[in-house]
Amino acid sequence: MTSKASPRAQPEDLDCMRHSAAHVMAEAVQSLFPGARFGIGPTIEDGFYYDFELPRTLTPEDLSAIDARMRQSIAANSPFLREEVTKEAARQLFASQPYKLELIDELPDEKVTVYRQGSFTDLCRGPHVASTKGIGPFKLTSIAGAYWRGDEHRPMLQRIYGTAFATGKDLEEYLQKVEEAARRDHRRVGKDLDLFSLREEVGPGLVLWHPKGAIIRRVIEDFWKQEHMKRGYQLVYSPHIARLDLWKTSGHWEMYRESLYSPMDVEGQDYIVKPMNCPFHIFIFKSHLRSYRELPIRLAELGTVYRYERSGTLHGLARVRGFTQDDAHIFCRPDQLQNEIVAVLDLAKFMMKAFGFQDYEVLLSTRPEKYAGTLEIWAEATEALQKALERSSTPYQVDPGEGVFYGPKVDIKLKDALGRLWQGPTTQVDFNLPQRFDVNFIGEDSKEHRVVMVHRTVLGSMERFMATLVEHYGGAFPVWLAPVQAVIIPIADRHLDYVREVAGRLSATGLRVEVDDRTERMNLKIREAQVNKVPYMLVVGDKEQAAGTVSLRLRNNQDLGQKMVDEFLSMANAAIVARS
RNA sequence: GCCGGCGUAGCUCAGGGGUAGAGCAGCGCUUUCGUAAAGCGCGGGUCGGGGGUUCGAAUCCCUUCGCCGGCUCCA
Repeated sequence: MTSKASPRAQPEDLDCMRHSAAHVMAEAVQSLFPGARFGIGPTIEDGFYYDFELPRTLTPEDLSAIDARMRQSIAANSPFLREEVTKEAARQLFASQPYKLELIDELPDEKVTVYRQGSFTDLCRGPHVASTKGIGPFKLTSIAGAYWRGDEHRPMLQRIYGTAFATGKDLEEYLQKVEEAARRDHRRVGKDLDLFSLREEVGPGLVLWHPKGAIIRRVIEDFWKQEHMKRGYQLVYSPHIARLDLWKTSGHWEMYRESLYSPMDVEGQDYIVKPMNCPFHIFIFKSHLRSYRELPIRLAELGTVYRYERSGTLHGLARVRGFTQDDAHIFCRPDQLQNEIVAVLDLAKFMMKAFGFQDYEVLLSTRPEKYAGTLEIWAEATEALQKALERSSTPYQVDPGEGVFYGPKVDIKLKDALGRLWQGPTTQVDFNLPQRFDVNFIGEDSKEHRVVMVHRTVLGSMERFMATLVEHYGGAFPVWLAPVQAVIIPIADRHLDYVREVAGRLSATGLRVEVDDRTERMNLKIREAQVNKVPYMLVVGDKEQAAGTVSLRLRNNQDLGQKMVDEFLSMANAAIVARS
């Protein structure tokens, strides 16, 4: 597997080295905190961590002490020694380490391996680097609480995160990538570009969309609606509150009560704010008898829902308590399911491409332990999803047991410009609601048949999708989405009349244009347009006014020189049509 | 929700038991300018809220709300 000729570190070598770094970190913690108890210390995508139970909580200063102690160990160049021992011997070795004892009990073989380096011994499968000098440049990055074995009912340990690389250059590159991600953070960009805000006075997880953010959202929504109409969806609207009984029928009151807001009393009846749109679409479907000839019926809505999310889970626009789903429900016959899924996948891919996402991962989640419906119906639907994925030649992975209780699903995760994954389109087959609400159609045999229902979103929610887009583009939206597409910058006040005339011509075609008519210097105006990531800057002075042109500057610093107004317009329109 | 950190002007942040500062933004005046920040001046904060300790609290303690990093959760 490992090629001897290759000078480059293999990924598995990196992993092994990071794992060794975790051990060295544990050794440092042990020497600084003699009473420490040890959890686990695995490698993760960008580094490693180790969980500890310590007599006191760690401070950032501890991190530098641990770091210093680690450097000593590495300089000492102690070998990593592997030893195979019986479980019984291991139990004695780790007699004062309850977490290790728990791990030992769960290991299948009678023999277990331990690794020693310096003064530290750990239960570990390995492998490790030969000696501590094999550990490359590292950095301890953060301290956090983490439940033992990820179980919130078990003790919370202190976790130290770190990362290590083969070379200092790799480490530096990684740290720069982290910085770049921070620069693109949608919470920061959203503030800088005046797109949205969240305020304590309003409430956590409740979003205020500012005019510029609202423009982007409107462009997305208009595009979304057009595309859905083209593809045979019908747009509907539904109320924001409904009788509690509705949610008892749907099962949400029972299954997801934790996520629902408390009922309010309206003339003696309990109502709740909606956590989902599906029951409403079901009633639209059920508003009259449906013939098999009418199916499939596809009802779509940008539906705003409210769900209680635990306070620690909220995150900018990516995790909120009130959000607008780009929701749709497809009611179809079982024999139509596969085609419908193919169409949904096609729409999802179309949307992803439109918004500049080239790469994505597709996951098929199958039947979990607790499920509604019968085994046969699950098998049938899972097969329909599978066949649809194959027919649309979509490479996918199976995520066994990760389906929702009411049906299997296909999730698409988007890869953004920095290679990070975001939850994207999702398609779920539902066996539960058609039964609970008795959703039927009249078949060719003039008998009632149960409908097959598909829930799907292609963007997720407007809020989360906005967060994804902001970080993907780093705020430099393509022209069709940019809240301000062009800023016209007069060099002196005497150019204002001409500038306004140009602005009028441009906005008449629908271009979003602003005139920067402040009594400021052109340099400042250019700088601000640049900072605001406006795609086109049109500088206008004596020359332009005389020639009836504008001087075009792009946000990538390119100066394209003078253009006739029409010439600029067709350029801008071409970019908009191409959604670039 | 849990562990830890942090809340000082619109924003970014300094200060820290004796009564609050900077830069940017804002406002006013001057400047009318050729591709990333003109100059001068002015205004602005119950130091997140509540309670306590103290002669005195932005500063120390408690509590509460919010944010951040994780964990857990995410129909």
